[in-house]
Amino acid sequence: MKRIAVVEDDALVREELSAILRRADYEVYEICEFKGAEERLLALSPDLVLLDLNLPGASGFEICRSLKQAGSMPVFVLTSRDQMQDELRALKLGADEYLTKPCRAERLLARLENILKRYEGRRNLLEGEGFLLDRQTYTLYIDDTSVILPKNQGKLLEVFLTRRDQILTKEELCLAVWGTAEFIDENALQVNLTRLKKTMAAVGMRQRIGTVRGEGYRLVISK
Amino acid sequence: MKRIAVVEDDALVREELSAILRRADYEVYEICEFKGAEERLLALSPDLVLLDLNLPGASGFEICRSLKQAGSMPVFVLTSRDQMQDELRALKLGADEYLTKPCRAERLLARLENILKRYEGRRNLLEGEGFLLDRQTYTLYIDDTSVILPKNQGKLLEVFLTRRDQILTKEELCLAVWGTAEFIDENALQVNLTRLKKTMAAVGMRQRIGTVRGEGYRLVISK
DNA sequence: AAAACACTTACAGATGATGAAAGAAACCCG
DNA sequence: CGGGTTTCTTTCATCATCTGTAAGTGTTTT
Repeated sequence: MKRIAVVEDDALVREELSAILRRADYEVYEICEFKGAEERLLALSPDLVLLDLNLPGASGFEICRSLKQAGSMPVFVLTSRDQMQDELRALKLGADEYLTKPCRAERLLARLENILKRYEGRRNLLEGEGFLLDRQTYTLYIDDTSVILPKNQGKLLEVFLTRRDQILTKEELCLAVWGTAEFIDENALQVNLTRLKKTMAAVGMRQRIGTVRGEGYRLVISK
Repeated sequence: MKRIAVVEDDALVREELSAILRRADYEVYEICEFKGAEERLLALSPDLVLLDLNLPGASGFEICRSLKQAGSMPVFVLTSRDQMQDELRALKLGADEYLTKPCRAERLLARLENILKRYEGRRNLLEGEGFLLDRQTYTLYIDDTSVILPKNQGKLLEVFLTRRDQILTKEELCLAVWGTAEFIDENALQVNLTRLKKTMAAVGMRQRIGTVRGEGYRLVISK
């Protein structure tokens, strides 16, 4: 059973939405205020977030933005504000759907199901700039082709993506690959880094692994 | 540059849509009549299909249905018929978006871009009931987990999916796996089938491979 | 019961990923 | 420039996994 989180501060509307969703056999979690919603949502990790933007403030957009930044959890925006600007803004932020109230239950449910369907199997995909990485199999998607990375290369790329823009020390990288920082074989790490670099270049990724002498490595945009 | 196919029989509307899309830096292909559109679209294999349903006939829906059945090419339905029923029907058939005309160019483009973004890396995914299969790497997605199938098992599952509901003879399966039907090693095929069955059961797929004695095999829904 | 067909299991060769080792290249600092 | 340190590359043996062979076990049909 799919789990949906409803973010809405108006109790009446919230109840109604929940009822509709429950009737359609979804497991519903209600989140009553925008404050701290991001953390709760990330912890809850529902299959979809139904986000109601009724206040003029930007906090709703902010939630949408940070959710889409963090991981790939579909966000369905529902609003009473019929403003083209708002719609464009939400969509640009990565919202998966934007509907204005009032809205018939059937339409809501149909669109919701559509999105859920489209997200099947996406849960473990890490998003990079111009590519996707499957956290479990280390399948790399780029420009309509896909390649399977060897486990070690996959783990390295994964850690680079989850700690973006940070400089990662050799210890941290060893930890990510072998699960322990003890008995660090710097050479083994070095070899695996080289291999990852080579495959990244081979598939035409826009990123490369930059060396920060004496400190570690980090992912940077190529040239 | 993303390639978009516009299916629309009214020359005026078609021109206008094309102009909007070209201005937004898409490569546009115009398809002027519904007859034979499926084949042309499959051959063209654009990044997205913009499908205009202006006639009351069902042919537009038919195109949508068969496109979604065949592979996963996003379909964006644009229509002047503001009927809830039509919308629900299109969405149920797998349409990725349904907008009613008139519609501002910004909205159209924003939603279009959203869908394209969401489809990145999806091009090679074959859709099964409850799972997805990557045609290139044979990564199998099911219930938020992913597994890499060995090449032979992947090829088998692929051919079962592309020729759904058909009974496949051993010759055809051999052809799919080894590229030749000569020197068919029935036993080798048998072993690979057994292995595929085992992995399918292990990952909990709802389908299984049914045997049709004396004829071949086919994919069926489990019990 | 026998023959034909379908299935399973165990094993050995091939393929590809991995880390060890050794040496080359780049960098830093006087 | 030159020694020392750090980073990088290449080659090779080992290991795991995928694959087809072979032999034997089930199952259906006549």
